[in-house]
Formats: sequence, C-alpha cells, structure tokens
Amino acid sequence: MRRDYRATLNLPSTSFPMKADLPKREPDRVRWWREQHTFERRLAANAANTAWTLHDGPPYANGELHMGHFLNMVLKDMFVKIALLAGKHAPFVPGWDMHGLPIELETLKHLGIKDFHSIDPIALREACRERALYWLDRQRTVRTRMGNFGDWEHPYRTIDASFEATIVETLAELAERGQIYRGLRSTLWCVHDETALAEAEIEYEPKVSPAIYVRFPADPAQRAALRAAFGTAAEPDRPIAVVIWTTTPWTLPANAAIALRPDAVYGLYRVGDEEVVVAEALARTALGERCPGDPVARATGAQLDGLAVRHPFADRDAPIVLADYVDLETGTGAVHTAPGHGADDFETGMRYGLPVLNPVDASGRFTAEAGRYAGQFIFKANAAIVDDLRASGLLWSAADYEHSYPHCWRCHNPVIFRATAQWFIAMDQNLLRQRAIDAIDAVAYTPDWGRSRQVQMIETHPEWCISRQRTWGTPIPALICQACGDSFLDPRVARLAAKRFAEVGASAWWSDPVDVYVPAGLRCPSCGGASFAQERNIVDIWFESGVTHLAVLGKRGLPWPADLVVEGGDQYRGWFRSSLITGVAIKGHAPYKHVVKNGWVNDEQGRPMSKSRGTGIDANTAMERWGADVLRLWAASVEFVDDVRFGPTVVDQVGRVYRNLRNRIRFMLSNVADLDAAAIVPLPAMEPLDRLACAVADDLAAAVRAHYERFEIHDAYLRIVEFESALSSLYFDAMKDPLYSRAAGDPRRRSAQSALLHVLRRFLTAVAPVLSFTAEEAWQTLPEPLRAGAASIFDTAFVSPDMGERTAERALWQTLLELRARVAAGVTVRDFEARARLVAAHPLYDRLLELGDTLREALVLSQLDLVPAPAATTAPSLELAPAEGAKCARCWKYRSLGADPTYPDVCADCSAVLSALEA
RNA sequence: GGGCCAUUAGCUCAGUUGGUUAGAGCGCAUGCUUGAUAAGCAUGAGGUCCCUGGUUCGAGACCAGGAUGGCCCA
Repeated sequence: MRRDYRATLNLPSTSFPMKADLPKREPDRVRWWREQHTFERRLAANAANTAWTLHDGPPYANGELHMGHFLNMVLKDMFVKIALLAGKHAPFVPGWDMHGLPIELETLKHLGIKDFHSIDPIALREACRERALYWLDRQRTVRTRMGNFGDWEHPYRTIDASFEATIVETLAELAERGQIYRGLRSTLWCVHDETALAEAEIEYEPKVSPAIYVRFPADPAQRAALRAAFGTAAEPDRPIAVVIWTTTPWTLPANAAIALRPDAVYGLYRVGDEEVVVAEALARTALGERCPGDPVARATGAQLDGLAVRHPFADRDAPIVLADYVDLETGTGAVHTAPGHGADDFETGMRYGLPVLNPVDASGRFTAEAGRYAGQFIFKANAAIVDDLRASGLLWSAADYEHSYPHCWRCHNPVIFRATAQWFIAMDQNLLRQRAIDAIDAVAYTPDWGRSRQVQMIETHPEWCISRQRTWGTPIPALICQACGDSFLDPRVARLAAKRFAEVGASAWWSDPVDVYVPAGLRCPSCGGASFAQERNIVDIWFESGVTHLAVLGKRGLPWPADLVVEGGDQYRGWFRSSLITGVAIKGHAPYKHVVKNGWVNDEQGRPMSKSRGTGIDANTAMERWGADVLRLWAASVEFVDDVRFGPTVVDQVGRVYRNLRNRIRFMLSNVADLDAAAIVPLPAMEPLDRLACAVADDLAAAVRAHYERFEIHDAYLRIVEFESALSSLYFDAMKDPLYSRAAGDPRRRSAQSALLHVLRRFLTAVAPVLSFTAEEAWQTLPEPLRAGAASIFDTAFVSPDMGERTAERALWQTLLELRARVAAGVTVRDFEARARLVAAHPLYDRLLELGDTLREALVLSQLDLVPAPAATTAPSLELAPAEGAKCARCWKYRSLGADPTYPDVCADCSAVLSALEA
C-alpha cells in the first residue's frame, strides 16, 4: 500500500501572491505609506544622526512626466532611501519650477488669447498660477505613485511669495556687489512672442533661407586703396567689389562692416570687366562657373584691415575689419557684419566702435531707420531686398539654402538677433567666472568627466541675460526715471520689493503704486530725477531655479551646501551651472558637494523617444501598464550614468527578473510563516550550513550597500540578482528536505527557518531602495513578531559597514556550488538517488568537515563520505554511486525503511515524525 | 561644423594597473521535477569585444583615424 504523506509535511504557505498585480496594488501602498507617515517617522528616528541632503532640481510644472523624469526621480528616491537605511537624517524637499514662458504660453492658449499684451498682467498671472498649480498637482500625484518619499505636503515652489522674495533678495545682493548691469545687447529675440530668449530657449531646426552673394562695391578712392593693398596696378575705371554671402538678406540694412579672417588669403579675381575679392579657399564655390581660376593678386585679411567699400544700398561705407571667427567653410570669407543682429557681430562692433544699427522693432518689422523697407516684416522683406539688389546689379547670385537655424523653443518660429536693452549678470565682474571655475574643484562629479564639462560650461558662459519682456515671472525691481527715461536697479528698491513680495507675492509689482518701492530720497543716478515708474521686466527662469539652494536649503534649516544633486546631462548647462554661479556669487562656494548626472532615456533603437514615432510613453502610462516596481528595477538594471534604452522588450525582460526575485522572497516568506519569535535560533547556534548562508547573505548585503553608497545602482542590481540566484539554487533547494520532512519544531528545521528569516530580512532591506513596493509588501506579510520591531521595511537598517568582506565564506560557497553542480550533472537532483565519496585536501577538507551532515544536505545526497586527500594540491574529487537503502515514501531520501511496522515505507526519522503527529 | 559621451552574446550589463579557452542575469534549446508548480533545478548553444591602422612578446583594455548613435552647443 502506498500512502500519500503530503499532508504530513510542512509545506510552504503564505498569503504573499505569486502574481504581483503591481499596477492595481501599488496605489494602496502609496496611501499606506502616507497614512503611516513612514518617511517622516524614519526621518525623525534618524534626526540625531549625520545629516545628508539631496537637493531636488525642480522639474518644470508643465505637461506629463516622461520616462526621463521617471529615471531621474526614482534615482533620487533610491539615494534618499539608501541614506535613510544607512541611518542618515536625509530629508527630501521636492520642488517645482513654475514661472516662465512655456506656462505663460500654455495658459494663453488655454484662454484663447494670441497677444499677451491684450490681457491685464494681474489676470494673466492669476491664470498662469492656476495652470502651474494644476500641473504641480498632477506631477506630484505621479511622483508619489512612483513610490518616492519626500515632503509632498510642503514642496518648494518658485511661485511662493517667500521664493519670489528670495529671488529679489538675491538680485539686491548681486546689485550691491556691482554684479548686475543694464546694457544694449544683441539678444536672441523671438518676434512672435516679442521677447528676448535665453540660449536654453532655443531649438535648432532645419530652415530654408535665401542665400545670396552680394557685391559691396568700392568707390574710386576705395578701388585705389584696394588695388594698392593687393599690389596691382591702378585701374580707376574697372569696378571692384568685395563679395559677401548671407542667408539673412534682411540684416543688410543694418550692415556696418565686412569682417575678414586675418590669416586667410584673399584673392582679387578678374571676372569679365570687373574685379571681385573673396577668400581664395572659397573662390570656386563662391563665384561658381564665373570663377576664372587663379586670382590676379593675393593679400591676407590682415593686409586689407582698415580699408572700406560701399554699402550696397545705404549711403555709407562698410569698413573692412578683422575677426578670428570668420571661417573658410561656407560663404566667401568676407562676412557681412551687423552688430545689431548677431552675437559675434556685436563683439566685433564693440572692438571697432561700429554703430549698432537696429532698424527692427520688437515684432520684427523694419523701422524708419531701414529706409525704403520701413514697415515691412523682415522675413517677407527678404524677397524685396534680393529683387532690389538684382535690379541694382549688385546681386552676384542667389539660391535657396537649407540649414540648421535657431527657433523659439515654444512657438517654433525662427528667431533673430536684435539689439535691446537688457539686464545682465557680469560674468567677469568680481572674478565671478574664475571663482566659479575654482569652486568646481571642491565638487565631486559622477561621472568624473562631468567636472571638465562643467568647467567648460562656465568658461564659455556668455554674459548672463536675466531679463525677459514677459508677464509670468518674478519682476526685476528696476525703476524707470520719468524725467530721463533711464532704468536703474537700486539695491534699496530691491530690498523693499523683496520685503513686500514676501508678504503678498510678486504680483504686487503690477498693482502697487510705485511709492511702495521708492525709499526716501531716491534720485535717478543719471539725471537726479525723483519721479519713477516700475519697469516691466521679469527674471529669466534659469535664474529662479538657480537660487533654489538659497530659497530652500537655508530657509528650511537644511544644510548648505547640499550633499548631492542628480539631474540629466543637459543640466551642466542648465541648473548645475546657474546654481553654481549664484552660489559662488552670493556665498563664495558651490551649492552642492556632489553632482551625479543621469543619462537620457531613448527608445529601444537608441533613438530619442518621440510621440510621433509612437515610442514616446509618459511615466504614468508606463506605471499603469507595468507597475512602478518593475520600472524601478529597470532603472536599476541599466547603467543610468550613460544614455539608456526603454521599451516593451526591455521591460518584459526586467519583468522576468522581477518575477524571479519575487518568487524567492515568496519562498522565504512561506517557509518562516509558522516560526515563533521565541523559536528563532540565534546565529551562533544555527547549523553550519545555515550560518554559512547567513554569512553569504550578509556579504551580499554589505556589497550591495557599498555599491549603493557609491551611487553604483547597477552594480548593486547585479549583486542582488547573481547572489540571490546562487542562494536559491543551492541553499533554498537543499533546505526543502529539512524544512518539509522534519517535525515542525525540529531544531534542524528551526535553524533553517531562522536562517531563512535572516536572509529574508537582509534581502528585503537590501532591495528596498529599488523594489520599495515589493519589499514593503513582503515585510507586511511577514508575521509581526518576526519583524524585529520595525513597522515598515524602511524602519530597518543596512548591515553595518564594518561587517567586512566574507571572503572565506564566499569561497566555500563557491566550492559548494561547484560540487552541487557536479552532483546534479550525474544524477537527478532532489531524488536523493546517489551517495557520494568526496575526496578533498586540506584546508578545504577541514572546512567541509565543519559543515557536518549539512554538507550532505547541501549536495542533496542520501549518503556522503568525506575523505581527506593525501596531497595538499589536488582538487576535490567526487565519485557518485547508487544510494544505499530504498526510497523513503515521505522524505524521498534513500534509507533503510520499515523500522516502524506501522509505516513500512518510510525511514526511521519519518516514522518518528508520523508517530508524533498521530499522538 | 565644434565639444563631450557611448559602442563587449538576441537584450541588460561585468570585465582591477594590457597577460591563459572574454563572464553574469534574462531570453533561447534540451532534460529533470511536479512537495516554491502560471514555480523550481540542471545542461547546452550563442561573441570578427563597431571598423581600420599603430604601440607591444602579448590589446576587449593603450594610441591615431573612421563609422554609428546620443547629449550640449554653433
């Protein structure tokens, strides 16, 4: 008679489901964390310990969060949790960047208003505020849905009165230090939005422009001078012209010079009856079929410096000047220079004292200064200008030219350079630039090349234009003198504004009478006038986010500088840079100690995600589809410092890894379910193999912690996956026999359970920063008495750093894995059908001997003979033979059966268990 | 066009200062198990280490050039 002994075994049992159902269950956990105040409690518990702050770079409160946001935000959360589990006091104050043109434009669109001049500024600001708050709320919901910890009830917001006050206070301090000035500048200008733009607000897109070659003719005196410079004979009647190339004919009315490259060779070419000057290197492409081959004469740019030709249609000269930036790749090597319409041109104009002609108004129409083109829209005037040049015979050639051209980041219209009065931070005043570069020395960078990148970004930073002619932002508290029309930024005015804004918010600037901001005795620095009006400029939002460290860290009692900032690589030029500059300018130090850069999230082909290609997916949709924990595991599975790929294939793969990890957690949970706290076997009293498993788990946990604290999330992930796999295939498998077939309270079983509990706790704490939801779910499944007083997994702690490497244990573990593989290769594992003779040399023999019978357990054998090898050097040898005895119907090991006649088909151990169960 | 970064199995990634037959996980194939079972275990296949030159006794690693992709600029 064969009996089914299944019911007499201690089979695993747990309520922890195999199917995770993450999208459905995670929102409940988010709520639970909030209700339990898990983050706040842990923060309080760590209050007396080392302070550590990750300062949140503010996402822009507009639009849905995408997977790039997800990666960045989850990484931040991992770092915060790592610090918490290491016992640090690690507050996290999330923030939002809520002013600025994109929100203003979205709001205008929402309101159905095209021209922002047509709406009352206060009303527009109120509408923008609502819009920004809507997006903050939406993004906050998604950020918490990710499982991220933080002070979600009290985020910092750049629209808060206190924040606006900090912005203006910072302006006051900078003004006091002479760091701010007002100047005419050739500024990137959007004629559609009628505002100056920052570099960061520019996107390059292909554009077809009219590319024209234009003669700048020389008058008789100029001809003589040119021919003299070229060393050719005077020919008073032969026309001569310098040919320039431009893709912006509309800038010709503002031309003030022609720039040559000093070291380039220019040729004087005879074409028909005329002579033209172009760079020799470009003659063939510039002059086309009419190029005669060799020039009549040659001269370097430097030799032509100071000469002049005539403007093609205005009644003035175009002097020849020199500039190093003139390239010999396109054009003619003779560059049309309009200081009002180009950054380089502006610099050259300053050097040569050229007039800054600016015949274009804010909306892109020519002013009276443009003569016959007055009133025309510049891009439309291109055709008229080309026609006129053709009519006057000064057009050499014209063609369409497709090139990459700067466009407004919001309205996507082409932008122009236009000279306007703006407020600037002087980068070299008070050695600001150099001090910022020096401050970088004190900062750690991950990856390390980030340092040189950051230095480069400071070195190449142009004068920082901080003014915008828009409405949705913090006002620059400058006053306009009613008498002379000059604007000035007086620190005392700024202080008054800061105080006022702190109380009622910055919209007051638009509604208050000017007196509120005028200190007694204020006089216009230009004319001494005493009557003023508020200037209507707002601050660049990069400046606003650049002072988060002042508005948040100091004012919330958090340490300054921050220990860590984590953002995408675009922020070397953005927030890392703006924060660094304000930090150095105000406090003389970088506002952070360590900069970690995360990579870009591309699609599965490594291309940028795009909605139009269907590869774009927002973070919330992804979480609804796969669950936050699988995506968090994805974030850990990729090397986040580099650009990473994301898509269904990649997530499915990591989803399988997730299932493996989850099932291993489930195995441990299901085998400790019946363990009483009182029955827990302390580590020193455990069976040798159990102690070894605990040591391996500690080793794993220590390694994971070490990687975490070096921000090596991916390395931690590898250790988790590999070690856990090794633990499962060896230890879990081997423990099934003692766990299932021994009596429930058998010391051997209790030892194994205690070890599993130890491993489980270590494992859950180690994975909690990544698999926060699953770790917490498992922790809550664990019977309360087994949680060692920790209400949440986030109340537990990492292994102490001095746990040290368990090198010997790791080596022994490796040996066991190899031996077990040899057994498994020979016989069916878990059938216990073999006995083995294991011959090992010292000192391995001694280590194996210490394991006692648990060595047999580890190798899943019915019998094992361990024999010392004679020579010290031989590798262990393993000989398999059929096990002795017969297969026990209950425990499946081969033993001598039938000791108890009541149970003839089971071994003595099993019959004892059965008898006890019957009794 | 410039600067920076990346490129190792189908996928995600390891590969100390240059040194044997380049590793892991997932996937795939095959087998076992059916007492973790929409699980578990074992075995196996799979690589022109992006390409081309160079340095070297020896290069996945170092150097030069190039290709592809990405980011930031122009």
